[in-house]
Amino acid sequence: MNTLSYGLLAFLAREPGSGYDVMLKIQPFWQAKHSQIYPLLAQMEENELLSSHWVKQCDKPDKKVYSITDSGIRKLKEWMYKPLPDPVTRDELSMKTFCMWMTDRDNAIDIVETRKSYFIRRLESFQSMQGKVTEEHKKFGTREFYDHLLIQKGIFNAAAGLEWCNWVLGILRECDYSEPPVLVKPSN
Amino acid sequence: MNTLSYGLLAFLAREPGSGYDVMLKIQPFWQAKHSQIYPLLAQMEENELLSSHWVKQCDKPDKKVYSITDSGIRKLKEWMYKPLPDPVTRDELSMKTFCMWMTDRDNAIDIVETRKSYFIRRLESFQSMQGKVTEEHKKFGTREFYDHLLIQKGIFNAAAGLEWCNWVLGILRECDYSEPPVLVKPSN
DNA sequence: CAATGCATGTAATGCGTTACATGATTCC
DNA sequence: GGAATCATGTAACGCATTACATGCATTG
Repeated sequence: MNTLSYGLLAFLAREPGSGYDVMLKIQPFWQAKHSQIYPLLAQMEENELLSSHWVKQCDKPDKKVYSITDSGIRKLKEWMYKPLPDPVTRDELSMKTFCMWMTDRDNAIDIVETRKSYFIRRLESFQSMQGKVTEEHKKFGTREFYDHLLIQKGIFNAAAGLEWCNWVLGILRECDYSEPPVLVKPSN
Repeated sequence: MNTLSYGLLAFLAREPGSGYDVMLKIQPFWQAKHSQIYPLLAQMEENELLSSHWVKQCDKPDKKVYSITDSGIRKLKEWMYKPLPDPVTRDELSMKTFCMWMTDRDNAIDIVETRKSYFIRRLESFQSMQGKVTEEHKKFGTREFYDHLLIQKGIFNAAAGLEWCNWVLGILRECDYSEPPVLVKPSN
């Protein structure tokens, strides 16, 4: 049981769904492809944390709907008491920012603009999720309240990223950016 | 050549250093263990992007110092024009936030406090790095200016994370948090 | 004298992505 | 007729973590 497995359990603890369903729900918060998700669900079914049955659909392919079992719920609750690992972020932009002194201004701006539009897309998507949370659920007490917290987490992060992009773009555009500094190979 | 390889090259393009040196420098921005770094450096030396020589030290073990080659610099510059992938974040806290309805209040607070102290540590560490950047380098034009941008990136993110934690803790503490809601297994 | 930091490496395992594979339906 | 969406799976590969392995110097 890795974190992704618990994540999938967490979504299925709210309502039953197919592998495809949970994939779509989890992706804004944890990147995972279907090729990773399907085997994990099958494995959790074997361990009796999940049960499944096939549901026929008209005008769509049949789907295998998973539901959490009592044993799955117990497992999830136990997990909530296990130590929280630090988050892991891998962002090529950090590495490229560190290298910007060796490229031209237009390219530097291009790189940051690419990221900026990513954050705008993401912000919009989180805000539209937020729009679906009713006012009473933003108060407290229900399960949906925690959707609200999670979506806000996404919004806080995307907003901070966007701010940073705008701050950097401001600097890159206002300054006169001479040719990439003459390369002096570090002496050793 | 994966992103980590380019990242290591990027740090060695500033100044030569040992595997251990670059490991320490890169870690605040890209999590990687020495067991991953050493083989990559060796491989890049084979491909002549790096060269190395052993440096004797008194009262410390000898170290193998790598320097970037002209070919390495060319490779880095080319990389700067390749498309920027989206960042990847894997945060167990997201999954646990989504599950907070099934645990008790004290545990929920505990989880968020754990993360809060992580962000405080991180903020302090970035701010101390920031303190080492001189005022003239915060202006523009030099290589060190991009250190400043990168450190700010870390600060923006940690600050946003911290804000979210405080916001959540405020809610969890002010509300009367009844026993974890009676578990109703979703019907299917 | 035990723990921590400096320093370098390899091996095994686990996690994640890309590619392979199939097939129905809908929309342009 | 081609692309996109829904739907499920497996296989191969690459990336990352943990564990194994060694050894010296310093600090408490």
